[in-house]
Order: sequence, then C-alpha cells, then structure tokens
Amino acid sequence: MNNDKIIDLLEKFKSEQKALLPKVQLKNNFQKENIRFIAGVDVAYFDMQGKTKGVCCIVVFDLIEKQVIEKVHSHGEIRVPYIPGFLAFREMPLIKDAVKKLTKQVDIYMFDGNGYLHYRHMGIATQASFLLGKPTIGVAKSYLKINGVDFTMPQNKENAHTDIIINNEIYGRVLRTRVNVKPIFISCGNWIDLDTTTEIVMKLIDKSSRLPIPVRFADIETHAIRKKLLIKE
DNA sequence: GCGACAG
DNA sequence: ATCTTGTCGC
Repeated sequence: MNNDKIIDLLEKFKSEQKALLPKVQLKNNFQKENIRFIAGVDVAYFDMQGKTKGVCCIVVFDLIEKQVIEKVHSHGEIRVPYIPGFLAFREMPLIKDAVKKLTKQVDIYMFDGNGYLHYRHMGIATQASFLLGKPTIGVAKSYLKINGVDFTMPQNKENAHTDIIINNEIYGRVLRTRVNVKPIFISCGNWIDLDTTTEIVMKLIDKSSRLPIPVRFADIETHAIRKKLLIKE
C-alpha cells in the first residue's frame, strides 16, 4: 500500500469517525443489575506467505457463574496498516467475522484499546459499538497521548485512579487495578458512563493479571489459535 | 529533520 | 503488535 493511497484512506477514515461522534452517548442504556455476560475482544498478528494475517478472538465471561461460556474466533489477511488513531479500521473486518459466530447473549463488550480516550473520541471500542449495538468499554495497556497532555500517575493502591482531562473534558481514566503493577487506561466506549466502566472493570480483576478477565482470556486465546494456524501450514 | 506512536 | 530466557516474587 503506497503513501498516497494511505493518505486518501486516512481522510476517508477520519470523516467516518467524525460522522459517528454525534451518536455517542456516555450514559448507561441498561440497568447495572442486569449485566451478566461480558465479552473480551482481541487480535493477534502473524506473517504467512509474505502476508500479514490476524486472529480475532472473542471470549464471553459470565459474571455470575465466574466462567467462560463461549469462545469464537476468526482469521484472515490484514490489509490496513497500523496507524495510531485508526486501529479500528485495521481490526474491524476480523471482529465482524468473529461476532457473526457468537451464539450466546453478550451484555457488554470490552476491547484491547481505547474508546472515548482518542483524538476524535472514536477509539476502537467506541467505533465498534455501532457495529455491535451494545455498550462497549476500552481497556488499553499503554497511554496514547492526546494534544501533548500527559496523565497523572495514580497512587500505588488497588482501585486508585486519576482522570485524563483535556480542555475541561474527561476523556478517560488511569486505573490501578492491582498494587505494585502498572495502571491501565480505561475509557467509555458507548452507552455507558465512566464510573460504571470502572466498576465493571474492577469486578473482572483477579490475581492473574492487571487486565480484566475477558480481555486477558481473549489475549491468551488469540495466541493459542495463532499457534495452531502456524502448525497447520 | 526529529520525536511520538492504542495495537 | 512482534522478536525472546531466565528469573524474581506472591
């Protein structure tokens, strides 16, 4: 993919993101007590026959029974390069394919990446919400600096957090899910508020990781599937 | 030209 | 994201 083509694509992508923005709602469109099934979505990459391929896994976790109730995956060629701010366009085709395979109910989707914490408030979690028609949450392992604004490190206590505020607007939250571990960067995707987002993320933390269970499991699953695909060929 | 850069 | 072994700690 040459440079001119990428520049054209980015302009097109940017206007798609701007068109979606007015539809974003940072309010819960559900009753908290009804939330039970949380899906984690992640993508892993590999090369095969000189092409960049990807594996997308979705793991659905039951908050009540505390167990995984469904795992689905999709894989295929990745055609869009990674450019900060446009991750959704790179991963969305595979996500769509994996979503089609789901048979169980999902109440909320969690993504490996940002949501409202994004240049145009349109990180992958927010953008994907329109495809899914469900509330979404963004969970990033590192910080994507916006307009040169740094984040404030939260205290070294479980559940300590600081907000990322730019031009008097809250973009997202830096959350210390466990003591002595780097914080994560969470943000609303759509149809959910930041406090509820934080609550749900904390409910899904266990001793095994600083990341919430569905995202962690989806990450592990993508690596497992990728390994199988590489052995076959 | 240099640095920054979710995954 | 990915390339990669051992190793410190709960």
